[in-house]
Amino acid sequence: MREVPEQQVIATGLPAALSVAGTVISCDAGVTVFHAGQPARAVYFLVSGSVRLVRYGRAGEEVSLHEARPGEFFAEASLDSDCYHCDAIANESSELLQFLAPAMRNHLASDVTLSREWMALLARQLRTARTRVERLSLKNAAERIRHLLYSEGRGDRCEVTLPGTFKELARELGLSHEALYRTLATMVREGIIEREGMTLRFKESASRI
Amino acid sequence: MREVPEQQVIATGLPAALSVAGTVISCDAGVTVFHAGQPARAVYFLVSGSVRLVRYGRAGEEVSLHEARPGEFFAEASLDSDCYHCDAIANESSELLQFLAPAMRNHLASDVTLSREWMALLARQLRTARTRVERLSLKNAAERIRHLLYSEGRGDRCEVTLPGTFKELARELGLSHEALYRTLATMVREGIIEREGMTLRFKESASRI
DNA sequence: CGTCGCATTGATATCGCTCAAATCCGGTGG
DNA sequence: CCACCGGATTTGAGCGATATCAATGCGACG
Repeated sequence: MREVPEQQVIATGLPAALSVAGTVISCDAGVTVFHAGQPARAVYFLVSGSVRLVRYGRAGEEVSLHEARPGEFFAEASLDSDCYHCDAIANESSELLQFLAPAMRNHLASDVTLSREWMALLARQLRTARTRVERLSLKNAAERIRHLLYSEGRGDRCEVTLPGTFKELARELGLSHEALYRTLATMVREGIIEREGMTLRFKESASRI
Repeated sequence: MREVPEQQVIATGLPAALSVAGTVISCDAGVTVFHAGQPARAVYFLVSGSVRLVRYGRAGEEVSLHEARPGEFFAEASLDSDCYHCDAIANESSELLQFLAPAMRNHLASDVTLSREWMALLARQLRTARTRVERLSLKNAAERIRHLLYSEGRGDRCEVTLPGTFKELARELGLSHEALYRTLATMVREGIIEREGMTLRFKESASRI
């Protein structure tokens, strides 16, 4: 994890007011950006790569809380929290912008546009998280996949192209990867969905919820 | 759902700046405050009673997204959204404060203190939702109950007193109520937890995570 | 007192997890 | 160019946990 303070980066999705306030950080796959329990010093913006936020179950297994994608902030909720509540680990070689919490709070207090954007961002993340709660509350695998397509899909056939692997999707859906593969295969066999590589869609125009 | 515009209410947990800006609404058990798909006209603050936010599965069954408790806002995420994304239904006779979205946006733009409180509130809700995601990602019922105690419990024995019924808790945990009762009974029998009416706690001082 | 919904426990079926093994694919080194 | 390696993908078999259906008790409420 090496810091490159003077570099100038235009990052898509970054509020204009923040374009010069961040510290660029590059980190390799597997590097931990921060640990749960550490004082929450900064908020991060993912420029490129991918970072996962995880906690650990009693058996030591990872539980995925969130997968940050380029153009997203993460650890935003830590702005008014004493310490981080999860680990942040780079899935691949990634570039981050780091915004120290005190500076960020100042910006938010003085810039109305930024604070509006920030509230919108938090609200969006909140909706996303609640959608995921809803999905995980469904009892069976096929329903979770349907729900994924309905809530994330584009167009009337609810097309989704996976950003990662099927194993990652399985974790996101709270399933073992075997269960996911099997359920997908069954749904394709039954003519419910189509699959082309990493793209999924309904076979028929979506019969609503 | 009857509106009582002139009433003056001191509501605990409500930011001071909003204490005079809301419309008091009283509604009986079962009344729908808003429907999914309706234009998002307002944000609500629950003064007393309880309101659940739900969507509906394919079989028409309710899927609980959130249970608002007194002192909480709900539909906060709808401030920058065109329409509501779920139904809000009163579980019991409840009192709400309604804040129309345009007025709310004005307040947020002009009052830095309020906007800071609002961001903190969104961040808190976000953390809560992510904790719930984490909980639902656990594979078995006992782990989910442990997780609930660890993340919501008070004191070194992680004591939790349920705000609602065990059936509601079961929905919150993504379990059937039968599975919840059985798992609780087993955990009590095995000396892992204690149960006194609606209060749960670990038998031993919490062995961390 | 009757009814309704929660609480509780039993029986059974099913779904998804676990272990296992084979294949595929991209990358790496010779 | 090819052999090899690791991780993703895919399918099989068996088991265990949870859902589902069912029945009963119990307390609140009209």
